[in-house]
Amino acid sequence: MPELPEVETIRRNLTRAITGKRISRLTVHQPAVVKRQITAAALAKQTRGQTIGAVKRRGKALLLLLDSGDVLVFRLGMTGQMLWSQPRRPVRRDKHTHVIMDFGGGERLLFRDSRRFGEVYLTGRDNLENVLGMGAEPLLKSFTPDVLRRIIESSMKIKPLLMDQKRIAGIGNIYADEILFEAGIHPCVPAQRIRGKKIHRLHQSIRSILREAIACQGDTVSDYRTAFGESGSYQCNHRVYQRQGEPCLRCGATIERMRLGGRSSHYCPQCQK
DNA sequence: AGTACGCCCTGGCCGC
DNA sequence: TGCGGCCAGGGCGTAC
Repeated sequence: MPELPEVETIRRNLTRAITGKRISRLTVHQPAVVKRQITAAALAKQTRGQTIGAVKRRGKALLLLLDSGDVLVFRLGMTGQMLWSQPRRPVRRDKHTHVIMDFGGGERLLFRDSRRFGEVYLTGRDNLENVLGMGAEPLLKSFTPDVLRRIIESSMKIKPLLMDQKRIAGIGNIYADEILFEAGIHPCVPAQRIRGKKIHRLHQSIRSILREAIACQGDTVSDYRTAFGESGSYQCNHRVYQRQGEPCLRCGATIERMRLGGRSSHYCPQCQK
């Protein structure tokens, strides 16, 4: 499930692959993935002939900046993939391939998403932040412990708060669990009760876990692949996620699993208070 | 304001 | 072997 580290990996791949290249044609095979009052036909028309100025990321959203000033936004949902295809290593289109961007010379970028929770749309650059509506970008310098302190002034439980994209952008279920383990905080703790040194530890954990996962090229629990079709390896570094019933690597207690806000949460009852 | 829940969707897995 | 049922959950809408 692509969270910030997975999307960042794809962003880095695509920066190499498509920056400066021209979209000769964009084809939509599954119109349902095109969202936000733009039709598939309009999307195809308004991207045709455009050059990719830069590939950016905001939270879990992948952003292709076009010379026209428009931004092509991809959200990968649970199972979305962006796959780079070239004549030497072609990627075949299948029934889950919803959008194909052709760059000429047999180079193409495929958007695949078996569960179709993902989406694509086009928006003006000036309006981008409004449309995305996302909170703090956790790896930027501007994300300081003091910024985090203000964000967590809430009666919400810390885990759903960490996953709230309007507050902090890019953290999903897996990394929320791993971050809270690293920080020694129970997922159900009211956020506002985290104070002082614990805020610094949480801040540090958010950044170190996300950076570690980027260094692993992301987490391939199931469908995620890099743009070059490779698996990530962060799943080998899980300390709590999907380790229920196994011993805590820090204290040996048994890792537990609970439902929280409709999502599964994994934690060490001993280390996380 | 926060929380719970259903919905969208499909593949994988389990039990029978 | 096959099939129903359940699970995974990002993000959104709705109800409380």
